[in-house]
Amino acid sequence: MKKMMRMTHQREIILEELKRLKTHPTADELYEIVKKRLPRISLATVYRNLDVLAELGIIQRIEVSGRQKRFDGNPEAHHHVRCLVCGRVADAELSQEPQVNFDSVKANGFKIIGFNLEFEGICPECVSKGKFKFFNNKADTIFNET
Amino acid sequence: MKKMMRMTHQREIILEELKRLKTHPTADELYEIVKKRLPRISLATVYRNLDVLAELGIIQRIEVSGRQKRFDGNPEAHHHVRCLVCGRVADAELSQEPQVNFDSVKANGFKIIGFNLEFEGICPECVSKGKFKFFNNKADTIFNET
DNA sequence: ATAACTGCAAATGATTTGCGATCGG
DNA sequence: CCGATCGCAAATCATTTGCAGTTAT
Repeated sequence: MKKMMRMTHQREIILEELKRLKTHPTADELYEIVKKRLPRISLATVYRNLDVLAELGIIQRIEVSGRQKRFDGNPEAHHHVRCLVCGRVADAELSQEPQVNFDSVKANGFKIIGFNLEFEGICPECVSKGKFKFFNNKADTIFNET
Repeated sequence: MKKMMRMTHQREIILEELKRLKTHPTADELYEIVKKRLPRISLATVYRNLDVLAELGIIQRIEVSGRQKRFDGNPEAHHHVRCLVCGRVADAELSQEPQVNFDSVKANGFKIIGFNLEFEGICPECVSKGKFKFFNNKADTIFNET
């Protein structure tokens, strides 16, 4: 009893716009973009479609920290950088993949299946705005001197 | 004009309980624990205290994916494993740190400050329950055959 | 024909905030 | 004393869901 996916007009446009973007938008960012072509579309439809497309592996839900989920039109596994100031996410390419031997990881009895390498940085826009002073060692938080 | 932190009774207990735990609770999990000692404490107080303690680097807000934020009483940088089934987080120790040369990372103009290595797996409790069948390659999603 | 899908509105879940009362330094 | 912090309730933000009408196959 496998249910089948229909290629609705909404789904087609959502997929097309997500794939066009080099950035990795949140659901509501994509909603704003898609709304230009389909003014009557609802945000719930965007959420639902991102879900089914990610479930089928046509796109991917990016596993980064941050309150909002982000989506990537490229289903291939690859790494990302997240801007600590604005949350924007971009692709990060490593010249060589880090070798991690799962068997050597002591993980309190967890069965390890994979890992996720997420870079943290400042995006070009936020660097130029210079709206930050310094970071605590590992933080997602910006302190403004006052 | 730096404002100073007061060591209130609530803050003291929250910190004490978080540090006692080897696990990395969400704010509301910690709230339930703390409530046993301070029955009148409010969840908002737990959130506010976790914020100031993390801001000061006394504890850390764990940067893993997942809807709820988790906290670690150990402020030292280290890696974590996240259970793909229940979301539980534990420490992960690597016999040797992966070497990542930031300069070799092509990241669309982002200034790279650090990285975050998060392992994905199944915790002992969920393994023994066996409530899952298989995973898609990189997913946070569990498919149940029906 | 009919199950998958849609838009809308209301529901949920996590976290944050305004406020008047309280307390620590 | 007085500003940081508290408890409480309401507000906000992201995401999900119920439902009745619509559409792709």
